[in-house]
Amino acid sequence: MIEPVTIAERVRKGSSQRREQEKENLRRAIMDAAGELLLAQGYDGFSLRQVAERIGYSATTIYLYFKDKDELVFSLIDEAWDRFGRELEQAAASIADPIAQLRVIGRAYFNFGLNNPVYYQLMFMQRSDFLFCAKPDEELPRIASFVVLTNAVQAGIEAGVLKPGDVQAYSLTAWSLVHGLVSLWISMPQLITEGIVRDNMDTILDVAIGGLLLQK
Amino acid sequence: MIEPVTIAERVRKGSSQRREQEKENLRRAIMDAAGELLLAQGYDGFSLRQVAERIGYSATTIYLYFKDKDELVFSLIDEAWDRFGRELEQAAASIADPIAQLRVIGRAYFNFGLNNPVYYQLMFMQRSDFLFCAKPDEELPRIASFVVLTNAVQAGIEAGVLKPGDVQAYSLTAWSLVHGLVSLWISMPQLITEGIVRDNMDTILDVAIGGLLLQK
DNA sequence: TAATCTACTTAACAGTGTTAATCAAATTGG
DNA sequence: CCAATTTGATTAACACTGTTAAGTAGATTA
Repeated sequence: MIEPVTIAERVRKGSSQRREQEKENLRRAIMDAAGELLLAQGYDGFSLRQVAERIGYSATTIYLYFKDKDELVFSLIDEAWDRFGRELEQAAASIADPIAQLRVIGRAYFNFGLNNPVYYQLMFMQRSDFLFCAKPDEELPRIASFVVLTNAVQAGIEAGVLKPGDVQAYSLTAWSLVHGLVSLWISMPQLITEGIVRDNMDTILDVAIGGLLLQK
Repeated sequence: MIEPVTIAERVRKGSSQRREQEKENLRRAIMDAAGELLLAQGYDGFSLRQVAERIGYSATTIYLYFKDKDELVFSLIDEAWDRFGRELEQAAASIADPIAQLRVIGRAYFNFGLNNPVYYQLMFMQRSDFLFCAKPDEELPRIASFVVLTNAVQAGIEAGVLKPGDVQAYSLTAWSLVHGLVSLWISMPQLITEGIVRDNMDTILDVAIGGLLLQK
């Protein structure tokens, strides 16, 4: 690598880095403001003009940092997917027994939904089209988070504690069980209160795991 | 009741009825156009101006027949709830055995979702706030459709084929199971295809009913 | 110092839901 | 039969939205 030699070159490089950094900062500020607004107003009452006003810039400035509104929202959802994936992996790593693992994964899933209703709604109910947008870099696709689940089911079958069968189908069944309750709470919190969700969480997991358990 | 005697009175009454009828017709035409547009464009790409254009009226005319956009959409959802309720009742009435009844109700639920994805989405995922709007007349609340489910569960417990327990909790569990799969399909049809839903329908019902079944 | 480039702004377009003012035609009362 | 009024619809307008194009200070470069 060639080092800058003259002072002028060094200054130029420093200034370029500084500008790069400031650009990154503003991008971050836009996302933070957008995130706050999203949580406060919800996805519908969420406008670029409001985001801009919140950080003291004109609305069109956002277009210098994001292609359009979708790209901004998608960046936020992407971060939520990262958190989601980490929490699921963390839960799975906390215990070895397949059945216990399915339980903690399920609980982690419930907790993510309960703690991030707005993002859950975007990820799984409203903007799941985002799942199928290619990521800019060659990272794993978002949906890879579910490998945690299929792995646990697979391990359970191999250990002989789950009925042999289609791993994908079993995982889908388990997924739809937990998703059903979480999404019902998000859609109609007045009818399905958070308390009801918490009370029924374990029942759902019982039914899910019990339904898949090897019948003696 | 006093009959109109003079010709003038009779004409007046007839004309009044005619105008009433025409008003009803236009209201119906608005709803039909709105329904078609809803199915074609989805809830997001659905505007009053487009509805108006489709029936050859100015956009503001709609406000003479509906308080606002929500009331128009709600009227459509209301009709969907009617169809939903009828289909569930019809299914439940087709068979007496509680377990078999739970099965046919579940299947009817799946079929409604598969046949009416746009309305299902509005009813259970996007505009479920509508559930809690008072109906104009003193009819039963929309949610009454679920009595069909709780009745079947109740009957199952009384017949001794389901584990005794909280009827509401059991019904909720069953509901979230079927809702989970249907709503996943609606949110991400590319990942959860209709075929997958049809293939897993019975598995889900097995797990749901099996999980609630009296353990011997 | 002059030219260029960068970050940002204002102006504008096409669209939305919605309200107020208007207008013609039908209905009514004398 | 004519005047007053009500009815059903319209156009104009407001305040929003996402988005694009043109313009503008200020830093950077040659």
